[in-house]
Amino acid sequence: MKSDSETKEKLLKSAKKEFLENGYMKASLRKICADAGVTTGALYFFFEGKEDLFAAIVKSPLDTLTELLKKHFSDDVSVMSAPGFMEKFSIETDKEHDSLGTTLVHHIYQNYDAFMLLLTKAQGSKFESCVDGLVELIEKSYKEMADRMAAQNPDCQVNEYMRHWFAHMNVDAFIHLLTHESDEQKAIGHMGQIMDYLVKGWMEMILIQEKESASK
Amino acid sequence: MKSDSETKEKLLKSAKKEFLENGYMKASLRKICADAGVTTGALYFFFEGKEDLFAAIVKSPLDTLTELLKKHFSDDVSVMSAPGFMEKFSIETDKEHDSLGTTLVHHIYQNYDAFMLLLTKAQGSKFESCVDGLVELIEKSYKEMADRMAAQNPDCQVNEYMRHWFAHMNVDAFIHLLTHESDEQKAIGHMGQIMDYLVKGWMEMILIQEKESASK
Amino acid sequence: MKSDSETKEKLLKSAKKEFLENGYMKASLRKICADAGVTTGALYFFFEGKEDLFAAIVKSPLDTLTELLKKHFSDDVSVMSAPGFMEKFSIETDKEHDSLGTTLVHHIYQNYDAFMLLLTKAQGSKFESCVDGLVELIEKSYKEMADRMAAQNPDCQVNEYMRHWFAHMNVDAFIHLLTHESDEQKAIGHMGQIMDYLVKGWMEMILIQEKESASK
Amino acid sequence: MKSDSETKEKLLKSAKKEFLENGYMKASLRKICADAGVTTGALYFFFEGKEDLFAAIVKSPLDTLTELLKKHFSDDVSVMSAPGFMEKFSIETDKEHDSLGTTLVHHIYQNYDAFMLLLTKAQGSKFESCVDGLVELIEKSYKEMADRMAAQNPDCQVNEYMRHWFAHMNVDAFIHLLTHESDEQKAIGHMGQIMDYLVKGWMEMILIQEKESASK
DNA sequence: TATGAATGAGATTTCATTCAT
DNA sequence: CATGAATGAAATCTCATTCAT
Repeated sequence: MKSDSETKEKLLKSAKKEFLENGYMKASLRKICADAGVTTGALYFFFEGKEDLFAAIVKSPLDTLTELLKKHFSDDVSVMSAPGFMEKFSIETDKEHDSLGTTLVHHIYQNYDAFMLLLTKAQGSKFESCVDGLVELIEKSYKEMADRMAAQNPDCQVNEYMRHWFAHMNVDAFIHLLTHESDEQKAIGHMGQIMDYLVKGWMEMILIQEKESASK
Repeated sequence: MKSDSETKEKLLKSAKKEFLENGYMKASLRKICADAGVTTGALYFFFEGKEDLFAAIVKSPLDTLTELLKKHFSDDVSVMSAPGFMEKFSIETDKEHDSLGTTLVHHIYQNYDAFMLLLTKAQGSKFESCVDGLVELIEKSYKEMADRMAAQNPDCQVNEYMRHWFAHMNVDAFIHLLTHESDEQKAIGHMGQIMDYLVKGWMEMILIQEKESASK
Repeated sequence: MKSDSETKEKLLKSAKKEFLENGYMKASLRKICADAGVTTGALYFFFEGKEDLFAAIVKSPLDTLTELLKKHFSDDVSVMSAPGFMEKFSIETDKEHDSLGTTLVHHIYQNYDAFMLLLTKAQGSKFESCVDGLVELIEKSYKEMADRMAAQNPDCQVNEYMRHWFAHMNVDAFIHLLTHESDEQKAIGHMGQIMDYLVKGWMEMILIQEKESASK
Repeated sequence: MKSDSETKEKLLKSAKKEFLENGYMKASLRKICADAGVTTGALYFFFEGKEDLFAAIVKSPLDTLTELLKKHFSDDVSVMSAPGFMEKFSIETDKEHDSLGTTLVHHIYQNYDAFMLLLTKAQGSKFESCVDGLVELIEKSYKEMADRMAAQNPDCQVNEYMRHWFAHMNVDAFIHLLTHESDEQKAIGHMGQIMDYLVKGWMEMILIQEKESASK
């Protein structure tokens, strides 16, 4: 019910613009206030400072993304590590997978500005390493997946570096999407292709490792 | 020996440290000078300003990388688009490819700090979009490759978005390497795996497209 | 009363002093702020920078002077180019002339500091050639006057150089007044003498030209 | 016999250029040295500093001008205060007068740059009030002239302010010449006209004063 | 003669932040 | 709620000058 004061709204809007144009560091609170038609004092009534203003834009979308991601990957883990998955993957599972990927992309495009800021304009703010956080999150799921698969196929191992890199690529894929494709529908299409490639890569990597291990 | 004044050397060293720690924008010339044990005036004797100081560290390594990259990919283009490549790829050609990839990685690790700055700490400087430059360079090669392959197999096409993404991933791979693996030998190993994955992905993507086209 | 903040007033006062003592270029904003008892930041709240601070002191007086000058000379032009003026000049017209000259001198002395700055201390600021502007303004009137008189007495011509010089002298007369006579009443007296001399010189110059032309 | 080192010569030439372009204050010794192709150290071998470098350009021409001026006006004084001058002035005396005025103008145009600097670009240097010095010099002559004439015609007085103004105008005439007429021959022509006007004004001013005194 | 490195003090400007009202 | 004035610290940069070599 917080009546979301008009001033606060204007401030947030101007802030988005300024942060997007100049990045966190170069952004000037003065300009934001001027653009919003209020004084600096007003800004400090609603926000604690520059950092807090930035957070007000990006925190909630990021938290939601984190939740979504956790869910998405915990699903993936159960699916991909299900007995017999490796023989038949990319058949029925794809639907489930895609639908969740779509949810992620959808969330990101619903909060386009926020994620743009978060993923490409946060240098200097306390969110500057939020990418790392996401990567870590994903990597954790990857690790679990790998562990479960290894439990079934003992020769199946992915080295740590590659695992981390895959996680990174996963996040980078979102960033790339955001910065290169403004249309959500097309974005979902691209993401599908990319995820296919990633999943296949992941599988093959494991198989190769297997073969390598086998040939020793 | 008067060619490389001791002071200039100290200045460059301190600058590297400060830029690495705080990034281009937040870096303070005062601190750099203080750390080097000279006055700010001294800095301005050797460099034209902050931008020039940064450039003094990163420009030459970047230029060399660009050259190396051009050569590397022009080789790749001729190899990969050679008749019959798709049937037998990843056999003898790999050696050639690896050796050049090694050269790239070697160059990057020889100038570790410079590339760290360039690829992750340049925001605010005129090098802030050097990543885009590299991506573009690589993409150009990718396009040529794709065109040549398309000339041989008319159904073979990669959509523009994926091509750009592959180029980006290629650069991101270097960045990831730099930020996560400080040992050059291991880095070369990782890079080999990644490049394999990338090349395979590239090929499959084309084959898939072919199949898709065929099924229409 | 909040229209003219005390601090701003103090700043302007200190600025006047500093600019007068050291001229625009040598003047130090630091000293101005120190003298006004505020920090440099305060100055930048009220003014955009050094140039703007200077302008805040001199612009409005200069603009007014320009208006006054235009009016003064447009009156002069109509009077001096009236039929029969040359035979009876310096009789009743002088009053009109003097009264306006008085207005000019009055305006200048009302803004003593501003004109002092403008005419003798503006080197380095964007007002540094304001003297030229005034000369040009006056010269334009002179030219019109000369043209009208020439229309009545076809042989009547003043060469360009002398016309420009007269205009310059006119402005120089004001500068000289300002720098050498601080008492406005006395200044008005001096100005009367000088203007008489200038008008007479102007007339004679024309008569001489006439004679010269006649003797050809 | 001082072999006038080539370096010194180059330095002076570059200094003239820089001072003319930017004025004393804005002029940069660094730029002067760079333009001359030497280092700052060299400059400090030949000159004591910025002030001394400027003086090296302007001092000697100024001293000579002072001498010339003294002579010119001491001649004028004797001529103009000769018994019966006022009845017959502007006849034979004109020749004498013109010849000396020509000498002055010639000297100034022979040292065009130096006087340009001295009269219009010296703000900030110790020569910044050299104009006042010249005015004072001339005024002294004027005063003597006026005194001598007053001795002959007791009613003949020029008030102090006007005397000073005339002196100023005299110098201003030179400045104006320098800044508006680069051709010496034409300059001499202009100067003739101006001096005629000045002398006539001077005489008439005295006559008016006489009349004014008489009418009391 | 001249170099080239270095000084050190000063310049203007920017900015997030605070606080009395 | 919001203003608007003011802070204070830091930023980059410029310059005449000095001095060991």
